[in-house]
Amino acid sequence: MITKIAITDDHNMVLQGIQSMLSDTKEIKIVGLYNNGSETLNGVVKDEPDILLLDINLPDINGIDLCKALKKANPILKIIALSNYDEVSFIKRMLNAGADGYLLKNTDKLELLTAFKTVLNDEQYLQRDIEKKLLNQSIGKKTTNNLLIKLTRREKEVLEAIAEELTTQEISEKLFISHKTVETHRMNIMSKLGAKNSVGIIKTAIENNLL
Amino acid sequence: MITKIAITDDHNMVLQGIQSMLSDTKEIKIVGLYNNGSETLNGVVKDEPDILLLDINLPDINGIDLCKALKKANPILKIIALSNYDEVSFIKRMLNAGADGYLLKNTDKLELLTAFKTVLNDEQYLQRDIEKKLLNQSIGKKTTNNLLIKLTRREKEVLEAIAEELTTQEISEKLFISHKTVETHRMNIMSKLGAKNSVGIIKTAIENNLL
DNA sequence: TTCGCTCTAAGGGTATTCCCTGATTTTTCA
DNA sequence: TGAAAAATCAGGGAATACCCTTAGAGCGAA
Repeated sequence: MITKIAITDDHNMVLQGIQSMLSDTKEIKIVGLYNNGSETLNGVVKDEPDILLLDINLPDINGIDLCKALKKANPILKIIALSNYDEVSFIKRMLNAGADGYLLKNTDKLELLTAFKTVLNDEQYLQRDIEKKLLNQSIGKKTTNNLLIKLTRREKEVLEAIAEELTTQEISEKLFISHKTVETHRMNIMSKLGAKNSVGIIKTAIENNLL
Repeated sequence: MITKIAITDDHNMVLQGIQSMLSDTKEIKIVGLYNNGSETLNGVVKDEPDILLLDINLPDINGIDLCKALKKANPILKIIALSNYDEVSFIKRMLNAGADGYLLKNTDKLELLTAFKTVLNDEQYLQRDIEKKLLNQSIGKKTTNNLLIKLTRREKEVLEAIAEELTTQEISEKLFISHKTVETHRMNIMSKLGAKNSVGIIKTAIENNLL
């Protein structure tokens, strides 16, 4: 049985690279190559791949939303996220969005084939290094409180307002609450993010994609 | 005459992709493939490529420093920077560091060959889109004060200290200057970056790769 | 219904930032 | 070598951020 693969990446080099890796494997057939989100959405309907290798960083839409949309339209399609980044927050969100696997672009042919087998078997495939990272993180080994940063709805609103360079006073007016409340939220955010001041909040927030 | 090419990229897919693109071109010979900075530094001595395709985002060293080091050790070597990013600040810094060309990873075979020819001819090669961007920017079309942000050496030091979440007092102790001086620098940085406060400084600094 | 979390708010104090102005010295570079 | 840019420092005041503690109301889950 032949497995039909499609690939989405805005970098031709990567498309070419994967094609080349898989060219001498008989059980694999590449049925679609897409450069962006909209091509992918249309393409998978036409080409009916079994597995989609999906680069997360696309020009027209972010990987998380695209992954959700694809899975909604076609739950049978297996999606393996492809990324340069091994940030835990990112990975978690992709998996939550329905991705069946997560690979970094330093993958080799063997791992690619293993990943295909695994997801076709309805299991989740994570690159070795990534699995380790997720484990370490959930055990809480690292002092770098990498993730698990859970801000409440209100805290997120305050965070965004801080990022807009608003003062406490301005934020309180924007959210119709007391400036004292805003301060409390800011303090709690600082504490959750391990920041010493608002600068630290913004740094950590950006690093962890909270904005 | 055969042109000897070496490639540095930590993503095997990209290595494979470029190899595959160039495999049927007789005038090109790939003499080295490196995964990181140190391999590159050693490799180019041994393999003596004419041109190095250098990915900017490497695990062990940043592209700018590596480019400088390579050019210093071997000024004849042509270096074409390879990147996912088309941010003007980045490009400028790579070119300042001695790069002879700048390509995004969405490049195709034709452009790759054109780039080779151009740099071998002692000219600078920039990808079409990038050239446009640089032009637009220098004309000052965009209101987004995209770049031209020129911080002085000292301002950069202060900026970095701010990013470390230090207070003015702490920064002054670190740099052995008066806290008043630090404040002056901070004010000047705010003004240059168009920020309302330190949060804005950090945001803009991160956006513009000043950190 | 109790427990836990969130959101709200306040008091009161200290530390720091932000802003303006003005000035001297040092460095850079044309 | 002279002008421009950069780095240094200062005073003083208003605004804001930071910090700690306490506490009531509302809501959803155990």
